[in-house]
Amino acid sequence: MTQIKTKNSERSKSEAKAEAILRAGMQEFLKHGYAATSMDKIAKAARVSKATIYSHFGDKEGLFNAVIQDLVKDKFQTVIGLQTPQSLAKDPKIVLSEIASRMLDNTQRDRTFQDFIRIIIGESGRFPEIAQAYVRNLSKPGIETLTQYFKAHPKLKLEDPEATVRVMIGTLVYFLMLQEMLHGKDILPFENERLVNTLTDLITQHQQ
Amino acid sequence: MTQIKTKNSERSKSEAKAEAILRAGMQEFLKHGYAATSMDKIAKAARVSKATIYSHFGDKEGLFNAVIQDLVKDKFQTVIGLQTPQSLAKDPKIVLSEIASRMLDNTQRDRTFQDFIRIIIGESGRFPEIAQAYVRNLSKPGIETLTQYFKAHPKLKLEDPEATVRVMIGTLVYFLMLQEMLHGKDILPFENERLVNTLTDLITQHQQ
DNA sequence: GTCTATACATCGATAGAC
DNA sequence: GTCTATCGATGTATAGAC
Repeated sequence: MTQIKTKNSERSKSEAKAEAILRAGMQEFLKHGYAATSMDKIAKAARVSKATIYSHFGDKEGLFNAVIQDLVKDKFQTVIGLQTPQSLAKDPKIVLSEIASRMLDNTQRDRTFQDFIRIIIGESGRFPEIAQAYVRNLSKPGIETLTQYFKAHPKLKLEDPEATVRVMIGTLVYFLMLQEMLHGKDILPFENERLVNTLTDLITQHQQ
Repeated sequence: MTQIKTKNSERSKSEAKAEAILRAGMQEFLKHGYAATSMDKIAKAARVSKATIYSHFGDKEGLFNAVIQDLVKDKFQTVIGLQTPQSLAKDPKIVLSEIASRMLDNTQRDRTFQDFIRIIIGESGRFPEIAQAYVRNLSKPGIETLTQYFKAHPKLKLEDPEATVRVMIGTLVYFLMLQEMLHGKDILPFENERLVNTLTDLITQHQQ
């Protein structure tokens, strides 16, 4: 009984350390990338010793994988949460505009998410399994959800719904990448609304 | 006279070393990223001593900047070269299909270019000036050239040519990123032709 | 200008005490 | 389970000979 208590107590403390390590690792990896992040800095930020990190996550790659998988899970909840069952009665022009504008605004405000995308792409050569986890858990559900909406909507009359979804998402992602992540907005300024209007016009012009 | 000769001769040898360093640095940085690349490996690959690298490029960041600027210049020539003055008589549906298909095919074959994009994005947080050089010398001319074509073409009747260009390029870049660089083609297979057809249909459906 | 040799810091990872 | 202390390798950068 006391032994169990002790064990549970110790496990709790151990899990608390593991969580602190994950949080610290997230912070450091997102800011500096994989190679430029040291285990010493993570240990310091998490207020644990390096040996504790190694006992929990094996090695640096193990921790990195755990951190990224954690982030992917977290963002997956966001994507799933955004599956607001869109009313099929509403004008799709308005629905699409709202979805696009919200995606643009949210990403522009969320620097952490930009860092996350940066590291997924930047490390996709050396960590292909991480890139694929991203595709499987974020890109795929996102594309499939929007495709379902496109298919279900009678007014849109799209010949190839999934291809159209790829046009829409691609337009938005590229815009965010160029303007925000690559700091292009000072060189090639462009208003969200102009892009959103043109995009929704192109997709909905066949209507009725 | 002999002194000048000697000087020229030495300068030539020096420039040859500098070029070898640039080539080796390009190879290593593209393959392993900035932080994971060591000056020792570059020196070995270039068959020079580390001291020679430092005397030419100052420090690691200096070499990295030189390497990337070199690549940007090189790709700039490619972008400029692709400005085939498209015949305005040709059916824009065909012209756009050709441009899109060629961009997809060329990038899918060119792994070095994919590595280049990966490093531009991956290091855009720590090297914003490199990202901006990319935008200024590659993205901007690309968008402007295609926008000129869209504006000049009477049949297209586009309300916002530049926004439409961003839709087109965004669609293609995102597709390449998801399928090739993030290794998504095994998870979400999709044919080039389907994307190109949908994209050109969307852009040209207002025709005449 | 280019080399060899080396200074000095920091890296990932582990041994051993508790 | 967690710590301190440390190992060996490797990193950037430079001094000094030629």
